[in-house]
Amino acid sequence: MKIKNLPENTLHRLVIYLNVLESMERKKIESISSEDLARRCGVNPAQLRKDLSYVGNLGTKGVGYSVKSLKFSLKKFLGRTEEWNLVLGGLSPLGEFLLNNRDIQKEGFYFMAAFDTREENIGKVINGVSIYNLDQISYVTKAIRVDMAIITSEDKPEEYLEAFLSQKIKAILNLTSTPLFTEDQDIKIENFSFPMALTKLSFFLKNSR
Amino acid sequence: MKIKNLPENTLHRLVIYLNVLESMERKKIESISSEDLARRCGVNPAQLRKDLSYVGNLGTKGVGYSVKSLKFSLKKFLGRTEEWNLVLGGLSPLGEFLLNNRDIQKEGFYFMAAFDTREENIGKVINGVSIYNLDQISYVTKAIRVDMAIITSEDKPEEYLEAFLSQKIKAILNLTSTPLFTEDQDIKIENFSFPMALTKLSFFLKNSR
DNA sequence: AAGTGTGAACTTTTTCACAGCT
DNA sequence: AGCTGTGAAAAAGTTCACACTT
Repeated sequence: MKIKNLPENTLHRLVIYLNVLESMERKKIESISSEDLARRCGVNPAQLRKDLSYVGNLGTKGVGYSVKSLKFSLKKFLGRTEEWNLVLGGLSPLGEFLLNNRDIQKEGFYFMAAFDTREENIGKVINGVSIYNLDQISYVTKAIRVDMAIITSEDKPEEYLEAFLSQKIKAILNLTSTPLFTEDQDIKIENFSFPMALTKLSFFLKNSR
Repeated sequence: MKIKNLPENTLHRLVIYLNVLESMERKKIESISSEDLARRCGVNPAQLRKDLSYVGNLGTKGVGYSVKSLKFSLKKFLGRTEEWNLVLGGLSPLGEFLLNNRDIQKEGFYFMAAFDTREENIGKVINGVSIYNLDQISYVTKAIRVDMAIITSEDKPEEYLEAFLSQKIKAILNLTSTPLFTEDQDIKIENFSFPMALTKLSFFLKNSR
């Protein structure tokens, strides 16, 4: 049980464990051993136990883990018992899809506002979320707490990033095809795009024939 | 210059380098040093050079790298000079979004068919792609080459996975909230979901206050 | 008897530092 | 003179193996 900084790969795996446990709970599985859960998560059982030891002493020796309570411990540890306020950067097709998507809200992530730079989009309301001009961002951040931003504008992703960082938003999910980085260790940027994910698969296929 | 198995993190970074180079090319930057590119990619310059050494001798000592030719070498190495045939598993909102999305095709990934299990969806055509019943998959794989599958059905993701594996599809992008795994080393599964990505951010925020 | 939690051993990855090419 | 490519050193991450608890 440590409070030190978690390796990035451990964080990644903890998120996987949480989601696999949620799927097991839906299947009414009540308890599980590290061996069994590890197999379902594609990892070594010792690795799973070591990862969980960052979170706490969660199991019972000689018995295993309760699915429900392990899931709750992970959820708490990962900050997922709280609710988080999001803003969207860029009313792209993907951005519009996300605003209309219920799954993200269901998990406790709420879009509070969206930003765009094209005059014709400003003032629109999509699924209850208003679209503002990016220059007006400070008015929005004055009025509401913003925890995270999702950038989906393929056009000028850096411009959105700058605007969000200027408002002291510290967590960014960048879904454009241009990966974004910052030196600042106080800020976390996650980069993902569909073509990037598919590229890992194309490399795999190319090398397995 | 090795042909050995590439570490997963190196693959991840190579994909980032490729995308950052493409963005630099759009900005008309013609050449770059490892130090400069590394900073734009959030890595150590030695790491960047070591990563690139898996691909080949790509730079010029005392000078640096040509953006255009480094980009091309990476593209080739990652299998992105080829075209790849996709199928979709599950006509979910995200699935429908992907079928309608031009960006994925533009990168050389082509949807050839989509599958669903709900009778009312079978026979529909979305953006030129026909929806088939999942039980009929073998007819489709007999007629066309399928390289990769994208699973977006939150309902029974495992069912789609099984069907795709039974058809010897070796590369899967799973976009549902249930991570999927297989023992089989011949098969590569990439797992991603928006809530999982946001969870990494929520952990970061929870621990930075 | 069974399965967790964890130091210790091992493996892999990252960073350093410099020889060598342009 | 400057920057790459890479062995060697350092750091980090993974797996083993077993003491310990139920």
